Amino acid sequence: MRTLVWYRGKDLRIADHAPLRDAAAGGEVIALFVLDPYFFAPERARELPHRMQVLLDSLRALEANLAQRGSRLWVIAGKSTEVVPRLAARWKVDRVVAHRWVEPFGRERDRRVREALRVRFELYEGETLVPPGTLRTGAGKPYSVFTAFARAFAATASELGKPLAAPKVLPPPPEGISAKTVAIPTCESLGIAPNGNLVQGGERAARARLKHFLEGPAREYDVGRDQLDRAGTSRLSADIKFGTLSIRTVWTEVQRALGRSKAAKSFLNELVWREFAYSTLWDRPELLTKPFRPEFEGFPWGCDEALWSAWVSGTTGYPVVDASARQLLGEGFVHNRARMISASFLTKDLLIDYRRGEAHYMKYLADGDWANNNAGWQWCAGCGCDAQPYFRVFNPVSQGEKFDPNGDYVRRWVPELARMPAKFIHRPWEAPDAVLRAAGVRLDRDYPRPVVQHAGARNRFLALAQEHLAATKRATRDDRG
DNA sequence: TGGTGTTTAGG
DNA sequence: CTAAACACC
Repeated sequence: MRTLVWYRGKDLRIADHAPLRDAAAGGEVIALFVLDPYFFAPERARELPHRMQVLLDSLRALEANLAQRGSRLWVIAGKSTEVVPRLAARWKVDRVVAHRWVEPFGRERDRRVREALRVRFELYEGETLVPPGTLRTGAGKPYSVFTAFARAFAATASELGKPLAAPKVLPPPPEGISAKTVAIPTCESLGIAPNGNLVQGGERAARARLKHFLEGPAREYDVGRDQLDRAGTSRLSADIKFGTLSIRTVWTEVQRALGRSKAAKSFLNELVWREFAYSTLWDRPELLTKPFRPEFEGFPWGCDEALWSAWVSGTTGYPVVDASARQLLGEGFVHNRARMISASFLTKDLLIDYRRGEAHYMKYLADGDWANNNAGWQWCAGCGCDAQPYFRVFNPVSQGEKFDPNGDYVRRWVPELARMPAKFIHRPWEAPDAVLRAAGVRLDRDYPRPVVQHAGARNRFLALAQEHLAATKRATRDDRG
């Protein structure tokens, strides 16, 4: 039996990779990655610099890992809907295997490839802990409340099974097959300046991060995860995104290391949120462009370009918001608490459509994941599935003081405020002149005053939202009646 | 996994 | 006077 193992960018590993394991157990293995020239063109790559860098790292690591075990990664340029069927026929494979890609783009691609293939196409579960679409309410409908979903999930989570070990050896590439391959691009060849602040891609680096997390931050995750000024989170998001760690590996390793502790529960709960996001998007692919809650359609978002560019560049005058924006650009990563603060500020204080923020995050996040990112933004904007209520508006000052009490997070990303004392670092505009002078900060010149006044912006949002939501509710009621 | 203005218990 | 409790957005 000859199997084509089709790698597609969200399962870039050899450990706990059931398609690869089964292919090797069944005979000949051809591992393939299709490099679409459209996505890997310099002008496209520059639009996604961080994710591209981590992806290329991970691809090269995969190539090396396969080679080291006697196999080979075939990297072929073209459209996968054309390349996979063509090579499957030319190489006379008996079947094509891959991990199911749950998000809409991958689903559509798989549908088209399946249509064009003349051989079996087997999709394996594994992108999520529980296959999307399997958890249903008593009425047989998708869950719309997280806690209910989580309860149903807990009832099945014991059946996850152990992650598969990485194969020590793999069958050599079959003889007599050939194709025009291409080299895996580098940042340089795509015209991206490599960024040393990004996480290192590839399975080995991912394992090291997992180990580090388990030995340190994971043990007090429940108390450390919200703190902006310390490394209390896992930093595994890009590894999970690219599949350099299988989600099952993360789940079982955390459980193994921490058992049923509060810390473990708190972290695993975050993974359940990810399950919820994937599951919800599976049932409602249109969520990538539309709010989950219909009453938010047509919401009167504003379009102040000056406010938008202040938010993007990290010059809103609210230090914790600005630190968050700059962390995104600098590191391709943002602390989860900072993501929430930023999203709340963009949508509620600046009244800008959450979809603009979502797209900006997808552009610069190394861990950018359609399901998670969309769910997170919709949650913050108040329009998502089991989202926070619209009237919950974060106060950027009190959030800063609560979760970055010494201001170290701000100091790291907003260096012009580095010498501000903790007492005023989250509200420099209130600092006495002497304090500002001592810190070397001239308002408006070194650091801006707030682009909006939070109290006023909050009231404006609440009034607008209240009016819009009431109006749409009236409209749907009239519609029905 | 909030914030704010107001009321109330307690010093 | 402060802080907890509460109602409302």
